[in-house]
Amino acid sequence: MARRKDHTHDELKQLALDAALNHLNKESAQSLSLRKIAQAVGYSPGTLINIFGSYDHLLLSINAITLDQLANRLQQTAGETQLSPMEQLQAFAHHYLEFCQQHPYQWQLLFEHQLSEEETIPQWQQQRIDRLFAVLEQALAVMAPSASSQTLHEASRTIWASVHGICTLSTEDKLFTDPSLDGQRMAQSLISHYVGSWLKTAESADNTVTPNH
Amino acid sequence: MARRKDHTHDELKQLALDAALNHLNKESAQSLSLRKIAQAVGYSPGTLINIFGSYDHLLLSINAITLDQLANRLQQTAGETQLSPMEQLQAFAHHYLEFCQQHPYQWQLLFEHQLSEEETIPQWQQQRIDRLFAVLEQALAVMAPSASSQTLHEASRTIWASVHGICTLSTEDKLFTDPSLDGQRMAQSLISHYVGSWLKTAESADNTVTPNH
DNA sequence: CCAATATTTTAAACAGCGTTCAAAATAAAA
DNA sequence: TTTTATTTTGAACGCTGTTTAAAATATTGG
Repeated sequence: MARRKDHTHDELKQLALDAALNHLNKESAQSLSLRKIAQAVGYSPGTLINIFGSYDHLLLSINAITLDQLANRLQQTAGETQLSPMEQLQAFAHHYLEFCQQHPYQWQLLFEHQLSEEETIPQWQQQRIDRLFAVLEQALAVMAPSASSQTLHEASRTIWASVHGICTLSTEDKLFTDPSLDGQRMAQSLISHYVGSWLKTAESADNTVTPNH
Repeated sequence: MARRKDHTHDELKQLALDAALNHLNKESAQSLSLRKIAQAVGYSPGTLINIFGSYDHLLLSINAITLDQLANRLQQTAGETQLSPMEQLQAFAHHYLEFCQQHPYQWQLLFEHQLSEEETIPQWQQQRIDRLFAVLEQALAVMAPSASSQTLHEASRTIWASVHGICTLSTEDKLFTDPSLDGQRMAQSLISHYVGSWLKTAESADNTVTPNH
């Protein structure tokens, strides 16, 4: 048996990813399986493995799409020139949180998925991640022109890790069963306070020494 | 076959949890399985299911232990009265990050594990979580005596979610492949800046309106 | 145009998973 | 001692990702 003319490999790849994303719009990644995707697109599991290499690589392709969707959202707000750098940071956090609330299962997969057996992260994936942080660092750089690149690097990661944590806990309903807590408000509070205070030290030669209270 | 006198149910429960924790000291939760635990303790998988109810409940018991270990660490630093409230918060973050770095797989399980089929979180687990946040809120309350409980509630969650995010990304090696980034430094920076700035507004009647930059 | 070759697809098998269940073995009760 | 109750487990079930050999179609060579 072979060479059903139905679809090219690229078409089939897209079909499989669409089917998987469609599933993740409704249910968690734990209930997703290679066999379900295969049945959804009308091909055998083995065919999908031939194309993607493994189920893990299929999930990795989904994460690539997710990263692109995130990057598109953020780069879109980066283009809104009427926003101040601080408003840009707030907008970044807002859209990031919005995305993870709109696509919780897809977003969770991006961080739950552990690539097996010390397989290192693909460079194309790392490029997408770097692209995300670049827009952040640029907004910070505008606010603190004299800050060192190392300082900007660290601050952008700290901010993003914090926003990410708010997304994590508000999405997973872990720790937060309290409905009165608003992730968006928390993120706004976090950024305005942290960045506001950070700015006062960032323009110095070295901001790694934080005020002692 | 029945009633091997070898161990009581409680003993066997402890044996299984010890075996699981032992595994998590070396490998991730994904490579852990009910059958492996069963083989490690010399009983059948069915016996463990009889005792714990399901594999999911076994994992939940592990998470309970983890929460207790975390609470013990934090409550230990809460007792060090020579520390200022700010130093206490820093110490909390420090020990939390230290724990997640020392026991990454055990810590990851605590948040990766999704309890199945809308099964709600056990109340004894929620109590442990509340206990964790209580010490945080108290430190904040000392710093901002006139802050409302709602304000303290929100701030403690915001701080913790942020520290948690730093732990997540630094543990998973996701987003951060850069070894120059120090999670501890990031956490200290986050807390000193955020709390420092938050204090200036917390004593007002309402701190939800954040400074606009 | 047909035969030989290469390529692609898949059914079947494999090893693993959590879970169920009836049978077996022991403890407790009559 | 016989009966009853309890506890343990091997075997089976349905699921998972993956491998592989055979089958079916393209492509190529003569």
